[in-house]
Amino acid sequence: MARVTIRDVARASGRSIATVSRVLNGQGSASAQARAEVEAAAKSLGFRFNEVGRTLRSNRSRTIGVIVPTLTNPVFGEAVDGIEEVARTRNLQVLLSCVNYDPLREAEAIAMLASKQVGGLIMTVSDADNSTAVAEARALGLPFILIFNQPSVPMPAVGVDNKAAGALVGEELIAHGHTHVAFIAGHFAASDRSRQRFEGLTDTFVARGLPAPTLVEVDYRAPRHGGAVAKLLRQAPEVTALFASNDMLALSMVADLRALGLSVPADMSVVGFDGISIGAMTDPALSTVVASGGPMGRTAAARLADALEHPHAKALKDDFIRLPFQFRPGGSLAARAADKNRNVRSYP
Amino acid sequence: MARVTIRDVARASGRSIATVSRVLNGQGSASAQARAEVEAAAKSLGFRFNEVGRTLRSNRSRTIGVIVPTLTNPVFGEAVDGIEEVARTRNLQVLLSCVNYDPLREAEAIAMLASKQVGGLIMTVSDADNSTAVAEARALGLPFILIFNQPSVPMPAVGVDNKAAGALVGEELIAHGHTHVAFIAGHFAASDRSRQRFEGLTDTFVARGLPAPTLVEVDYRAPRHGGAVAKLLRQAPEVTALFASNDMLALSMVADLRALGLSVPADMSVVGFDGISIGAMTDPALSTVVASGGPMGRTAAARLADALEHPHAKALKDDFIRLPFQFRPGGSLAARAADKNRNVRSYP
DNA sequence: GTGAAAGCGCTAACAG
DNA sequence: CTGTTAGCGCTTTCAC
Repeated sequence: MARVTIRDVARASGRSIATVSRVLNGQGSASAQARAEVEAAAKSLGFRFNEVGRTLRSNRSRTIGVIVPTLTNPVFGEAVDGIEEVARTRNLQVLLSCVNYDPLREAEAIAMLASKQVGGLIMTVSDADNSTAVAEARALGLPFILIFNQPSVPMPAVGVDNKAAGALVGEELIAHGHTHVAFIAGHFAASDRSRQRFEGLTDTFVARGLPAPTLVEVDYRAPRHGGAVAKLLRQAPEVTALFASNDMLALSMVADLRALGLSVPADMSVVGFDGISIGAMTDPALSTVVASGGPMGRTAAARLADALEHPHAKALKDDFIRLPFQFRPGGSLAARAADKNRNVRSYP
Repeated sequence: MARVTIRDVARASGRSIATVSRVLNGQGSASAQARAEVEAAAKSLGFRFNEVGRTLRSNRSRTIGVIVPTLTNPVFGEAVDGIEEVARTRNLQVLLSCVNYDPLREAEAIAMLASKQVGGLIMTVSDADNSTAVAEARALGLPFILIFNQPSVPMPAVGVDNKAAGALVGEELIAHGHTHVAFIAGHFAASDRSRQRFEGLTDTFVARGLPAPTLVEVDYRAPRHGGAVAKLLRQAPEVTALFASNDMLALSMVADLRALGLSVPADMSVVGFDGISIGAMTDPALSTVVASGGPMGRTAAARLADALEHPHAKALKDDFIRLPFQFRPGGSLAARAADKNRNVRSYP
């Protein structure tokens, strides 16, 4: 119960603390015999390094901080799972903070994590270009890498080209005959990537001479958005398809539409973003852009781990690692019917 | 960039390190003037305690370890979100480990977390009654509290009465006319609670003189289980309802059935467990038992935080905190039709 | 009320 | 190859 320290191992093996440290760290030199004796003693005593002492002394901890908005949305769960996966193989631990899309809490989290001496940070912030959190990480000299975010100023980040992905959705929508669509999102202040997707979508529509998509901002923390949907149907009855800025939101749109008596895709098409696994299980299966959290998390973690191992040589590059994305067809996007607005118009 | 230490504050305020420590910790006595000067200096220098030094010295860290199987299943994401939420108000940080339902990794995780000097543990293990992880936590004298698990030996845990919940599902199934049902689960070795739910279900059926439910164990790590479903339909065509041990599995069952040309609930009813929010958005909405992760996480975290604050007085009680659960009706469970097996029998 | 001093467990020069 | 030494940043007696 009282933890065994390096000192105990030294005593038990009849060696000095320094020798034990060297042997157990595999650094510096030690005779084969010393090595054997120390290892035997350590094993028999069940010795494990106290990482706190180690960190304090060496000023490098085997811990990384991870900041995400929430784990309620599986896309972030997948990302953290991915981070964890490679962290484990790199002998790193994850100190987690969920900040609920709140920039204030992002900054607080950084301060907390820094005080615990994390070696680096993997985070998703609300708005990378104007992030206090990013500024703070920089000020503290803490290596960091963003996931999901796509900053316009160069900084370490891994994600997809959100604008291009939004544009791709635009193409798909248009290819299915939709000329009047709406983009559903949380507040842009809480999600830069959401805004980028909207820009891509809009560019495509405008380039084709089609009307710019309607923007509908909803409370991203609410589970359902029936009111917003009803309002949209009333104010823009010509809309035949919705592009939601993430799959969770898309799924809730489908449910909200159903609750209003509309069916997807017969009365309204819906496209999501992220490619969470559940989206492939629903009926209709969610048409979406696959830009999964797992790969982002794994890539970012590997990158950060590299940087931590070679503190000088391999600093994190200020560049955006562009992961591929792809459109995953599903049943929620269908061709617009000629009389598509029938139901919409009759909605009270 | 070079972090400011307590020593810097001492120098700047013309006081000793000891005084600074007392003032900033609000412990011991200090004159009003000393207090003011130290606080001013600390603020102007932007001082923050180095938690590592603090932990090493005082041997109590403001960090708790959290071990969950995965964050891919939103029920655990909700739990961790909940833990995070109260951890934040209690000034605690979360060191996370995802162990993918692997008891070996559970034990490894504990060792890792212990070496980082976490003050306590919140975890979900595969099998609480035979858990190396639990034994290890005990051996290390590390306060812990389980979530989701329902151990039969008294130990700190918070969850629902799984057997009673399983029995409730049995009642619902029977009330809907289902006499032949199957229970779908990952391997029981990976989930004690899953086994308990099955026991409750079975007890209810047997008590009513109905045939014991068929047990179908699937690979819980696979996203889909079409093969297992097809096999079940072939071997037990009389089955008219499935009870899946968690919502994710239930959702995949619905999708798998659909892929096989069967519809839910017309051809087969499906009931889940957990009450993840997505289950309420699908069509049909998932009939399930609401036993959410959020409340479990929050309750466990509050409990552990209390224990950490009063290390002696308020040790964690070896008891099971029973949270309420409830059946949430949805469209996936319907009355068994007279000719219910029609489609099933015609399945190739 | 306040400061000096002794470490917590460990690493990293530095001698030998 | 190996031991001694000096701390990392902080808390906590213990004197004054």
